[in-house]
Parts: sequence; structure tokens; C-alpha cells
Amino acid sequence: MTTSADFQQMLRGAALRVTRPRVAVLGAVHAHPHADTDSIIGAVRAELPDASHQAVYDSLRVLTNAGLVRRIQPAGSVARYESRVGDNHHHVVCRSCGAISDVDCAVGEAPCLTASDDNGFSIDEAEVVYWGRCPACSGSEAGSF
Amino acid sequence: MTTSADFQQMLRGAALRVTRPRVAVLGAVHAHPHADTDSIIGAVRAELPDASHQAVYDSLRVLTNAGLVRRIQPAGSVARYESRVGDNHHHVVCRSCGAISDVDCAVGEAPCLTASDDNGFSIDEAEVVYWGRCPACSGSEAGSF
DNA sequence: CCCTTTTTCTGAACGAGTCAAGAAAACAGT
DNA sequence: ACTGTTTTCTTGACTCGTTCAGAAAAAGGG
Repeated sequence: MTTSADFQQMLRGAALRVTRPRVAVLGAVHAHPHADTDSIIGAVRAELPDASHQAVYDSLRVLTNAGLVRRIQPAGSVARYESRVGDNHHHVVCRSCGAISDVDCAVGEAPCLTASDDNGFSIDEAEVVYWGRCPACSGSEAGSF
Repeated sequence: MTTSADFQQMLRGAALRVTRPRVAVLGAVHAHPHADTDSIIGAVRAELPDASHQAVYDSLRVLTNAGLVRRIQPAGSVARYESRVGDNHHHVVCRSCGAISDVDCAVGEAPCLTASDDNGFSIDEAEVVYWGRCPACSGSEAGSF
């Protein structure tokens, strides 16, 4: 388990000012992987009832830029955040309920990074999203349309 | 070049009613790959000045569900549409200007489809987005921040 | 402890996309 | 062709995630 002091440490390590909203946001992202901004606002307010939504948006942006959290946004979804950073991992997204799970890089050494033809682009990241149905949704046929 | 009659054919083939907005939208998507909805509305109105934005939104949804066009939406971007469907191809997105290019599937037989651990999900598609800088943006250092 | 800079708060604003109800158009059957 | 039914289009309002702006508060170096 990660403590508040650890989060302060992480902020300082990234040369960021340590503020209560930031610590709370960092804690919320660690506690609720793949949570959307609204859930994070809720989690932050459990601890800091008067935190503004703007502070949460600002903190998330700062933390994302600093590399302390990662922002993901599958098509058709709102922004979601996770604390697992630095490892090149991907996600499975349920088409039916939107549930997200982590997936380690399919092939050992990030082969997806090699596009067959990069059109002259200089590529620095390959993002993979697997689409399907989560166990719950593939069991019940509801929503399969 | 694809003609209006071809588009009507495609609509009938998909068991969809042939309407002028739909034909125009299909034409616009074919003419402007990776265009966003607003650009498509503009292109449609060049031919059908009184088309409503709602008709375009509706048509795009119908065409997407029918598999006649494909909707893509890289994180942080609005929805974009393309007419290249059925082949499992991917995209390179410029972090700086948002330009998008097509990329054929990196490895011959869609290996990315095999997640290392699917968490019990039944996966039906693997979407790959390559992030980087387009030739123009990697040349000029502007925007690299 | 003070000062400057950065961050947060309040509240308004924005924009892509959706919802709803009535009018118009498509197409199957006669 | 004409009619009737169903689908689609138009108009206009509206939602919701996110951002903008200015004033107030807090962080951290000297």
C-alpha cells in the first residue's frame, strides 16, 4: 500500500509542488485504476470535501505531463487515468459495458512499434487497444444486439 | 473514381434506404479520408446546401454500423471517418498537428490480436495507434515544446 | 516571516454530440 | 402511378466533459 508520504515523495521527485489536491488525486488514481475524472473527483472529495473540479482537472494534467499518471481514452469514452506508468502495457475494453483491463505487451519486445510503413513519421509509441466483451457481458447475451 | 451510382449501389447492398444525404456523406468520406464530422458536413453541403448537421450525424452512424465507413477516434481528437474498411489497417497520428496516415498491419497475420492474457475477455479486434510526428512537424522544431 | 510564483476556487463558457417532435421522403403493395 | 406505412430529415433545444478567466489562497526560497 502506498501512503500519503510516498505520494508527496513522488511529487517532489518530479519537481512539482506538493499540494493537498495533488496528493489526493495521486492517491485516487492509485486506488482506482482506470477511473474517469468524475470518479476521481468523488474520491478526492472523500478526503478533501472542498476540492474543486478544476483543481482535479489541473492536477491530472500536471501529473500526466510529469509522467506520474497515464491518461487513456478509448474511442467513445471519457478520459480515464491509471498509475501504472513506464511499462509498455495495453488495454482490453468491453464493447458492452466499457470495462477496462490491463494487458501486458502481446509480444515480448514491443514489436508493434515497427510500423510496416511509417509514411515518414517518427514514431515514439504504439498504443494497442483490444476490443471485445468482458466475462460478465459475454455471459449474458444482453446488449449483444 | 467512385460515382454517385456506386454509392447508391453500396447503400442498397447494405439494405439501407438510398437518400441524398447518405449518398453525399458516403461520397464525402470517400473523397476526404480521416475527415472529422465538421469537414464532412462542409463537403456534404457543397452538394446539398440545406443538409442538416443531424442528417450527417445520423448517416455517419448508419454507415458505420453497416460497415460502409469506419469511425476512428484517437485520444484527444474528435471522431474521424474513412472509407477503407474490411482490411485490418492501423494509423499513425502526429502528436503535434494531428495528421493521420494509414499503416498496414505491422505483422502479416494480425499477431497483435493475441493478447498475452485476455483477462477472460473475448476479443474481436485489436486496434493499433502509432504516435509520433509527421514529416512536416519533425522538421520544424516548433511545437515540440 | 515575507515575497514571488504557482496553484486553487468560483463561475462562466465552449463544442462535439445527442434528444425530441413534427415534416418530408423512400419504397412495397396495389 | 397512387397510397399507406415506415424510415429519415429538419429544426432547435439541450447535455456533458472539459476548458477559460480572474481573483484569492497556498507553496517554498531567501
